[in-house]
Amino acid sequence: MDFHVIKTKQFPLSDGILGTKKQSDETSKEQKIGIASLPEENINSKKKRKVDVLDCTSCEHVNKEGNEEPHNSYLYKNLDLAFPSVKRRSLQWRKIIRNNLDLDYTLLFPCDVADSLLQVLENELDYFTGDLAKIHIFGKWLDVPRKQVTYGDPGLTYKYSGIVRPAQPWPQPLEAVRDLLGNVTGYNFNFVLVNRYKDGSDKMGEHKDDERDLDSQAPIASVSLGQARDFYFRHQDTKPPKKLNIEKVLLQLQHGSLLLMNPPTNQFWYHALPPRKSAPGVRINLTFRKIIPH
DNA sequence: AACATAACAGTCGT
DNA sequence: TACGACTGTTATGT
Repeated sequence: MDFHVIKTKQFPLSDGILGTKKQSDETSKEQKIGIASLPEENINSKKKRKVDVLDCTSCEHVNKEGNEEPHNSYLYKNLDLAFPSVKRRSLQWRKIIRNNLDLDYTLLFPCDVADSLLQVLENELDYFTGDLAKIHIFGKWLDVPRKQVTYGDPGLTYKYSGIVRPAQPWPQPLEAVRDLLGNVTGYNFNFVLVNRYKDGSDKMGEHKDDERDLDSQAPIASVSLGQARDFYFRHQDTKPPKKLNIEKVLLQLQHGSLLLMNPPTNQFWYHALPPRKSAPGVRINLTFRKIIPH
């Protein structure tokens, strides 16, 4: 069996490009704020990687044991061993503060770990079909322009925009990510919404995660895997008829990144993942939430 | 009972 | 031309 897939570097791990864009008017000019390279702790250096990430040595070890385990079991073992090392890394956080917006962004996973996690999720996850793949909005039932599935603690549901998404039992790799996020953030998430964007034509429209059954004290933790995609926040009062001139906040969500949307961001700001025809790859996004049981 | 809308279609500008 | 930014839905649920 060929285990080399774990070493595949499909997606480069690079800095996020953050910036803001002026509200559309005659002076509209894009103003980009480059984010400096991550300092000293160069996560792309091979030396650091040996420390942080399980490499081929352990692959071969498992192989030579004559272990006939299926491919995915092998990947699971790597993630279990790799995650504690992620926890120990000193993460470089970027804080983004605006009027009632509060974000934290970091590159959580080394590239190899992010690649493995993406592969495991691609192999393991089944997405909703039928009614659960539709959304009710402006009086119409429409297919969501992406794939979705939700997991969480038994009995939990997530309601938004007139639909109900039931928690499926936690798959092992998402449990592992949930526990890692508990360590990194200090919050115990009990639910995750998975969105899969097959390419740059898949998208998500503007909305606020301001549902009543979300714990208003907890952030929403968004993990991005695969194709980097543009993402933006837009203040609610920039919409007609108010049209206040508050700048958008633009981000590029990188492979292996974690974005924390802290309160009260989702009370005041919409966010969206616009289509990007030039972004060909698959992206999987995990938004971990804390839902108040009812 | 105001109010918001995780979607699309249409317009306009580049 | 195609893409991206922006506007207006529309009938239902809260």
